[in-house]
Amino acid sequence: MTRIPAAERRAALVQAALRVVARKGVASATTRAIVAEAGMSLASFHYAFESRDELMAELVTFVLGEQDDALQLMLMELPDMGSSDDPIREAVRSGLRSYFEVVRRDPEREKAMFELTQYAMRNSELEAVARRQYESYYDLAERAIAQATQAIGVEWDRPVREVATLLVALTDGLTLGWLVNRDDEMAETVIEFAAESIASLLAVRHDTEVHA
Amino acid sequence: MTRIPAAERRAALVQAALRVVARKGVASATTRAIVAEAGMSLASFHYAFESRDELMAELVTFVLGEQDDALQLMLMELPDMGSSDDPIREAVRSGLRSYFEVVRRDPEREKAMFELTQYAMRNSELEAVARRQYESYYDLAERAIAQATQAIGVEWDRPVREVATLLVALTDGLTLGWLVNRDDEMAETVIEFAAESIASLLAVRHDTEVHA
DNA sequence: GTCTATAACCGGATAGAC
DNA sequence: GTCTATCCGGTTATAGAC
Repeated sequence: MTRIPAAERRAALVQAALRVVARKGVASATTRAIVAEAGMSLASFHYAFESRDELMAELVTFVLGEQDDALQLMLMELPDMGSSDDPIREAVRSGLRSYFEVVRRDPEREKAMFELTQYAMRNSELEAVARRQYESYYDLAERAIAQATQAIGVEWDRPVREVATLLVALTDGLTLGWLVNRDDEMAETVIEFAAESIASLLAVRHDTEVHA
Repeated sequence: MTRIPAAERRAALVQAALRVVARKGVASATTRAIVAEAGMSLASFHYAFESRDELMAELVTFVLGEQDDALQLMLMELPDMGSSDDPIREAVRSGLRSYFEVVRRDPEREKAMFELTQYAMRNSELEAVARRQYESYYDLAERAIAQATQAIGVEWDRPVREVATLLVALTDGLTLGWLVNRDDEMAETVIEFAAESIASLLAVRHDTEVHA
């Protein structure tokens, strides 16, 4: 119909693809389903993308960027922990609860993230994308932790990157378990446990010198 | 060719299916690929199974049983922790290391487990199978924990089932992360952290009364 | 550039000979 | 019971009209 710039068309297709993947899974996200969702013809797809795999690769890249944005928002909304007597534990708990709220609000989308990882792991050309996906998770976690630590004024026992990988492992376990069982109480237990365990990685030495 | 009892044929197909799924992923485990792996004709498949989904459901049941057997073996081989000064931590660490060795030895198979869960979660008729899969994980973890606790003679702070769900969440995170990154050191960090954190859930009261 | 039509292929499932 | 041959729907990708 109307003439649309290629980049715009690609973006529209990627977003349509994400909706389809979330709703029906990677296996059902056929080119036909995607163009139907985007309101385009099949030929437009192959005009914008070389192949389905090319779109899938771009899809993964896209969702990573989106997740990054979501984290920025979350970090800004975190309440002030200054008053608590175990501020890091509070901060981790609060951060995980915010994360979990996102999962609860859109479980299909979170399912899609796991599926995309596994799809990438089965495709040698996309394997690097899976790794990049996790690097991005670790970066995200690292930034969140660094910010919380800095705001509160404490130090870690070990490299922040290490704490970040632990946090990612915990959120993966939390998310996967909840997606299967949909048990909110169980999730809260995991969050509580994670907060406690991560907080215990703090070095003892606080540097809470209020003035000098 | 030769006449084979239906049950035997089903079993052969299930095992062939597992090999194909591990090697090429759920999406590539077509009926044709499976019968080729089993050395059968396509029609034999539909003689033994109503549909592909019926086989997938049985496949999940099968791998769960196998995992159960593997755990039994693992529990018997665990070294004696009596001498350590933090025996539960030692036990969790040792158990997780054994588990991780299994993952390392056959990563494709472990990938297959995750894929099967997600396949089941996308199919309303198989959704119960995914839930059953996780129930089986929790049961497995619960039994392992109960046995270790009993052997050592300590008590938990909270229901054993709850500790089990935490352990499963941690192993899921550990496994998924390693499958993507193949970073053994990172895995060891997670194991160490899990051992420490789980051990901290012990109630203080040991009942190490040697005689009475 | 965008469309319709179609090529070329692969999937699960079945018919019917033996 | 087990096979080969085939149906049929759905897939990616492309040709060619406009």
